[in-house]
Amino acid sequence: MKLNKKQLSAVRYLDGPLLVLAGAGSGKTGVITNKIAYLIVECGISAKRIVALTFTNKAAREMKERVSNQLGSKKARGLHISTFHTLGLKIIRQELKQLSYKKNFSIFDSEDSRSVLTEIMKVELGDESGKAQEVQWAISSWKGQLVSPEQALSQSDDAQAQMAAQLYVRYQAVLRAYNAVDFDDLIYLPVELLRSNLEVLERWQNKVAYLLIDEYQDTNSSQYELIKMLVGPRLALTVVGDDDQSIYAWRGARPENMKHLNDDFPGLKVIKLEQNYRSSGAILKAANTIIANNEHVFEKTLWSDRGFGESLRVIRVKDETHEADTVASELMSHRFKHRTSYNEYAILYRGNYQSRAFEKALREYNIPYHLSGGTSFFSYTEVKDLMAYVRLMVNNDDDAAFLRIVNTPRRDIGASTIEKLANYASIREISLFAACFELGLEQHVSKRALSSLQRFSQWVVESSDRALRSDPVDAVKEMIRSMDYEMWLRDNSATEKAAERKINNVYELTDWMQRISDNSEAEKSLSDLVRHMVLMDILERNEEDSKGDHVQLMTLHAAKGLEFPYVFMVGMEEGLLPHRTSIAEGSIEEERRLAYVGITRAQKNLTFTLASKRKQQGEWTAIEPSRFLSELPEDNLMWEGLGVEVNPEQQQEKGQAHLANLRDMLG
DNA sequence: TGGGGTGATATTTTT
DNA sequence: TATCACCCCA
Repeated sequence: MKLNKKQLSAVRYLDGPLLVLAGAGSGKTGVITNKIAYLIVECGISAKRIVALTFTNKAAREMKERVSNQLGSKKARGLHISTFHTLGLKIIRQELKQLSYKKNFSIFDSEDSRSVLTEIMKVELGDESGKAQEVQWAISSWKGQLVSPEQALSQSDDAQAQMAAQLYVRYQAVLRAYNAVDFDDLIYLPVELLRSNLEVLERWQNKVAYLLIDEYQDTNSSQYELIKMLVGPRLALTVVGDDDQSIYAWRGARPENMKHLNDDFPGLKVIKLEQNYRSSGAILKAANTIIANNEHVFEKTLWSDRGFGESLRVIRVKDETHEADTVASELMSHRFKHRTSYNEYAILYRGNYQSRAFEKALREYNIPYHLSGGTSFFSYTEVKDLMAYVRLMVNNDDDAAFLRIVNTPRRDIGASTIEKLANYASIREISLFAACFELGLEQHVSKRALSSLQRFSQWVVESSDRALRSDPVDAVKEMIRSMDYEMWLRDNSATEKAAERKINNVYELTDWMQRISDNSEAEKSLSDLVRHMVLMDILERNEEDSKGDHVQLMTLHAAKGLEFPYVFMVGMEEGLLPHRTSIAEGSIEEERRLAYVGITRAQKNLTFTLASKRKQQGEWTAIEPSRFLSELPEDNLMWEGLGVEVNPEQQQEKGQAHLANLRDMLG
């Protein structure tokens, strides 16, 4: 990759902390990868001491790939390119003693955390489990702001926050007892440790000779704190980001961290990358015009030496169904005229549910499509169950895993037995698993229940032992065999097809474990393997998707970082984009950034659609065009489709004419 | 009284 | 597609 002047100066700047303000499509990842190469080759910094952080596994994977293509995998060896969470995990693993966790600790994903919370709430408040999600969100945002349970308690003034804070205290104690951490702890615990222990802090600061951060605008407070701790007085830091693409404020991202950099690092150098290599002039003009309506800390204007290209189109349609039909037929005829392939098109929308109508229309037109952001592999019940089995094998104190699978498949251990066991365990302050072995238990449960429990726990012991003694993946396979899991899945699926799918997922999971185990020299124990998996997602999926010739359907959020020659941005309506809750909250700027992200995904041509009515709460409601459309340069927009009034007959004629047209073209 | 079945309803998502 | 609320039946 050939760098322009600005990019080159960003790569070579080493005199202090650097903020690279990288507009959409300005080659920001290239700057990071080139800088890593530069640090190793020209500055002689050991690869082992360079850390680059991203937010997603995919971004980390791509970055690794690009660096090793550039340098050769030999020179790139030892580089630490990972997500924030993976780095956090690494710190925790190495500092277990300071943190007083045992080395077989579990990582809970959001669903595990929620079920822990639901349990706690059942005990503490009776039955308000419906609110578990809200409390979970509150705890997560506390942790993201480095607020400890005790601080949360003292800060909360209203009753509801007070309640949430008390649940936070309980929750954290329970995690400890389970020897488990949640996702937020992966950042929170390292930061707390680095803050409080000077020796540890210095050790880690010495490990990091240079730190690079991608998508900096997405950092939350705890991540920013981690960055500051690691950088230390050396100030060897490059962050790359674009405040105009900050679309995750609702998740705790703090775009103002961009501003804080200025205060926290007085010598901060700012380099702007404003040349765009992606989009036509018309698209850039639209992007610049719309985002100029936001307040800015750092001003920037994208430009390009590509031609102006085609005007942007706005198509008004009747309703949801008509919108999907229009997009499908526009896409068909465009593809035919320009001899393009399907994967050059993307349909972007605000909410996942909007995809339904498009899926239906695309199927009717026989257009292959791929929907991203569907159910992840790890949310399938059979995968979750199996992961719980493996977790319990590794960490017998993981009560969340125990509860999930103790009676799946059926082992005649019913709810009342579990309750008695839980009571017994909580009085003795031991885990459910440990309680199964206590002699005193027989006074509390029936003889039959006791023998079921003992059979189960004995079986877990055997599985655990096997995992320690023999190959971990073999041990998992043996465990699956010994409980006849496949048979159970067959018997408990609605259809043959569903059973096949589930069994397939089980194989996919074990194959995947095998692959990870084969690929890494460091991670050998089952304990490491399972933690690794919780943080990762199945790689193959993404790769498969980009290979196939499919139209891409996704949310505007999911589209960040991607680009497509031809883009349809649908549902350009008040209430949808900007979303009505954002209008109510007054957070229009974030919605505008979302529109900006959408617009800047397009390379050659961009089409907006909007319906004049949409079904809302079962009622057909008239719809206003999105305010963002009126912010776009007027002479740059071509309005098509329905006028103000809807004449169904005329519409039908038009549709038929279009179909005839299409038939002509296809011969 | 509780659980399962049905129908309506929809911000955005990663780790 | 998933969740949630509501209703009905046991």
